[in-house]
Amino acid sequence: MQTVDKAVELLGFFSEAQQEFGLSELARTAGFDKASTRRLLLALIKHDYIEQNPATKAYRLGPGVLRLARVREISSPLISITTPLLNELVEQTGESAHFSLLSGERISSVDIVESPKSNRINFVLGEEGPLHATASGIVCLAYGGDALSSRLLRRKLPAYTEYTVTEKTQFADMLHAVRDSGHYINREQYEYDVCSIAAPVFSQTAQPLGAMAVAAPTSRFSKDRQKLILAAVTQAAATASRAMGFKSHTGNS
Amino acid sequence: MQTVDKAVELLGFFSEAQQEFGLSELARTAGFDKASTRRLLLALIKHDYIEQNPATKAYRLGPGVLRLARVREISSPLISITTPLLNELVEQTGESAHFSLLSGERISSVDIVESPKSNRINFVLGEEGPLHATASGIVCLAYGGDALSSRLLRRKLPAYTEYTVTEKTQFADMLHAVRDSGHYINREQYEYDVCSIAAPVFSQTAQPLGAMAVAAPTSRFSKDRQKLILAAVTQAAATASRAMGFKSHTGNS
DNA sequence: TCTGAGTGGTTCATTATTATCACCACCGGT
DNA sequence: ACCGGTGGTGATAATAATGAACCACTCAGA
Repeated sequence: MQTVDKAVELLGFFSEAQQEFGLSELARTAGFDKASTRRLLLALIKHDYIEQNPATKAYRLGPGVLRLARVREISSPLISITTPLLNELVEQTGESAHFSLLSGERISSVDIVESPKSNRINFVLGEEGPLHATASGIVCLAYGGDALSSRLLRRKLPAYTEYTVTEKTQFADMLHAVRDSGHYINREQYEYDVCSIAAPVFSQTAQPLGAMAVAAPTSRFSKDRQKLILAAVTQAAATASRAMGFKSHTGNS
Repeated sequence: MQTVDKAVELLGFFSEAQQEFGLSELARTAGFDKASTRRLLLALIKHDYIEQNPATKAYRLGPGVLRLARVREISSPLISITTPLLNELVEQTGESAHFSLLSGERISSVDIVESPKSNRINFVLGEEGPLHATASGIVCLAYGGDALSSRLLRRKLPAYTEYTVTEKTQFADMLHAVRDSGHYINREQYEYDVCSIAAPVFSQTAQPLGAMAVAAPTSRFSKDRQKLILAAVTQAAATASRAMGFKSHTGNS
């Protein structure tokens, strides 16, 4: 079903940052032929998962996706659980908080609550990030099983800043440390002046669904504040996991 | 792209009423081969639009759909507009209100606010209904263009109650009346003891996106209450259309 | 314990599909 | 007029999907 693969892959390119694509533009970013891309889009349009702006001829996500999300959210609530937890995190820490979903070999933010401070970290909803350079990605990777991490480590890890960990044995040690501590502290490994602390959120099946994280500018990332943020984030993530139906086997009965 | 068609068609079967499908069950309802169905599902699973319950082996919508809906809702808000309007409708009328999306030749509810009364009409989120027997469907059909209505009228229209309009010329007259009045009043044409009033919601491109509707038991559907409900529904739908960026050409400049 | 009917899942030869390239019409600047 | 960029289209070569038959398993009933 490579054809289906390609079609749903197209959906993945749309994000808050880029909500519309021209035909050629989308074909280029996806690496598909223009004619094929159009046929794929037509199939998606037929079911309202994509719609075309009749003025600009650009393609964007269609209203059909709303129905799917509503049904999913009823069958297993996620956003309705994370949003209040994120609000609480922002209140406790004063920093922007977000929940990201592990999706294949990428991670994408689906729920964001921003800090009221004027100097804050801003996230882009729906934007995908690399697993190996974000705090959320690293905690997912640590609990995501050998298959996922070894698949990722097979390729050369790109460095985004001078602090990005790309060396494989160092990376493996890091994942061990995450599994021991249950969290990860990212200090400017993806973007300069952005530090964040993430903790994993597990599903009923004990697989990492995603991660909750709080991000702060380096100037507000003192030892004391790290301690505060860490405590808040790990507690919020644990609460979320519990709400998802995850039963911890290490916790007190 | 019949393959993509089939894959996304599978997504359409999931609703609040049926959130999970076994493999054989889904293949049967879709009319596909079991092997093909599984391959399609695997492609969707790869991108987290479907996930498999590891205990029961049943398939359900995956977390990936949440991301899509969030991005869509940012690029053009819909649910966040309809929900407060529906709340207002319930407050004004005391009856259940819902917003449904026109999707192909079916209509499906994506936003529901239920009446506080114990005897109320209950809707199933994400459930698809026929265009020709529901108030929401009929108003969409009236404004959906000749192509849509003639395609639908080509087939024999199934009757759900003795009041369902299935005769083609009568149906055409009905659509004309809707276009004149801007609404439709359904009296037990889909389900006995359920009456509803719907008004269309238009997009920027003046196409019917869907409809807002209020539904009541026949016992609470007096002439006076119809008048009250009608006024509230048409106003709410007009407000929604305006929020979608629709510019009415019949209204006051 | 045997049987049958139902699961979910897999395989591979047959078959129908899709990819690709070249093309068209159009638009906005040179 | 031209160029480089759109969006969109169609025929054929190359590729992918299909589905009957199959396996392993579970459950219910005799």
